[in-house]
Amino acid sequence: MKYSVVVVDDHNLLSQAIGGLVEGFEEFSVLYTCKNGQELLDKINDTKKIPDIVLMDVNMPILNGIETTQHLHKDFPDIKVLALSIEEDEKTILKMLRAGAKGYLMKDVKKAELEKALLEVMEKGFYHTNTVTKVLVDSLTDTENSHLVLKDREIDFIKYACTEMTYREIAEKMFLSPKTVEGYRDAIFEKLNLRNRTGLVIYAIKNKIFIP
Amino acid sequence: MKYSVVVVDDHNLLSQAIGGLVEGFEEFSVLYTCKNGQELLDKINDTKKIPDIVLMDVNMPILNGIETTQHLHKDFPDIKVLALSIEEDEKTILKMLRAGAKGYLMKDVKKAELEKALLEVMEKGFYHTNTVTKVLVDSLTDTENSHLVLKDREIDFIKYACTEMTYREIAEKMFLSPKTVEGYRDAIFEKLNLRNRTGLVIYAIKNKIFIP
DNA sequence: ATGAAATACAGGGAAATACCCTTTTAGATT
DNA sequence: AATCTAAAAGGGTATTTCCCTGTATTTCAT
Repeated sequence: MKYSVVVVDDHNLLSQAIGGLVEGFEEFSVLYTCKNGQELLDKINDTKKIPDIVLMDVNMPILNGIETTQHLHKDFPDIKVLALSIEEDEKTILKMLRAGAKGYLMKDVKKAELEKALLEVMEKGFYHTNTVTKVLVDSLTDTENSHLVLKDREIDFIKYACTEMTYREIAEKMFLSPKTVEGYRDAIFEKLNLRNRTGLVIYAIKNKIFIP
Repeated sequence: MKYSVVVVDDHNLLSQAIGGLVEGFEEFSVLYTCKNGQELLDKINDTKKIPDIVLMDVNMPILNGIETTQHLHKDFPDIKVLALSIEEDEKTILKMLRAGAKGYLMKDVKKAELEKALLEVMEKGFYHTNTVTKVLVDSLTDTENSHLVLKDREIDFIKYACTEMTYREIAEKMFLSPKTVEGYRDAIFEKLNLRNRTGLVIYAIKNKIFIP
């Protein structure tokens, strides 16, 4: 039995092209394609047709690749996500991986590499190009200039955010203005793809920044 | 060496009377007295005179006994709190115990029982009258009419509250109106003495209602 | 020294939250 | 049938949060 693939991309032309490539692979066949993340989640819930692997664009309208991957990772942990993007900046790559993607390819990927990536994700669980691996390594070492790594002061803030204090009160404790504190919050939300303080608290506890 | 006691009560007459009684006990002496919780916390921080045990009134202005006990329990876990109150309703008793009080006495307590309570709290870690014990047992069994125990539906809500969903979104998931969901929230805040959703998330995780 | 960052702070506005208090609905009790 | 009760829903408001944009000041590398 072939592995089933779903292609999610708002660019019709591209998703069809990719679908075509996938159909040509020995071990894969296209289950269906979607124009954005919401469509994918809906289709999974409606038709119960669950793919083995999703080729996911990152920049899409309505529900983008990062959020979609987060949802999938949570509700369908068995579905592998392989990101396929034009973006190759560090931020996006890390966000996508953090969301649970098993690999990250540039959109100008060659046919052979796409096949190899799909296969390795299914069989080894992940596939990473040198670019991505470098980003991963950098994110650990470049503690200073990496955009996605939390700074000391941000960690301080997060600990306060894990209490019942308002931002005004946190600002007093940190000897900063409330607006600055809100700036920290926004920066962290952006880095970690969070919607609100509740998400931050859960993140902090999961990652042992705050131990309740 | 005698155990040091602090009496916290806004009623001057009463706190002096209690202080007098304590001074008469073999194993205890009064370190100081305070008119409310805030005064106690300030005095501890300013003078660093840390009592072994606090005889705490529940109804006080500025900072009441429940909140004061919560603070103490968190920042000075070694200080024992023995609640001393006229209130004997189930709600108040449970809130006080939940906040970390080691015992709960009515204000018409006899001298001998006060001494016994102080001693047992210091040596066994707790002292509970039959009234309080009954409340505790009821809180486990009377799942229906107990005011301070979380109901199934409230537990459901809490799990949702530990996500990034807004109350509106939670309402959809629970097939309720947003207003009803807010009603659950308010009821829970009241029961658990919480200020906001952040506090609820922390509570839920501490008590394994939600496992991140 | 000079432009490029990171940092601290601010304003404004829409959305969400928290805190009131009242009413409706539906079930159970007597 | 009348009554009581709990759950559900609504109304109003102040505060807080979220998100955006913009501006000095400091720090730092070239």
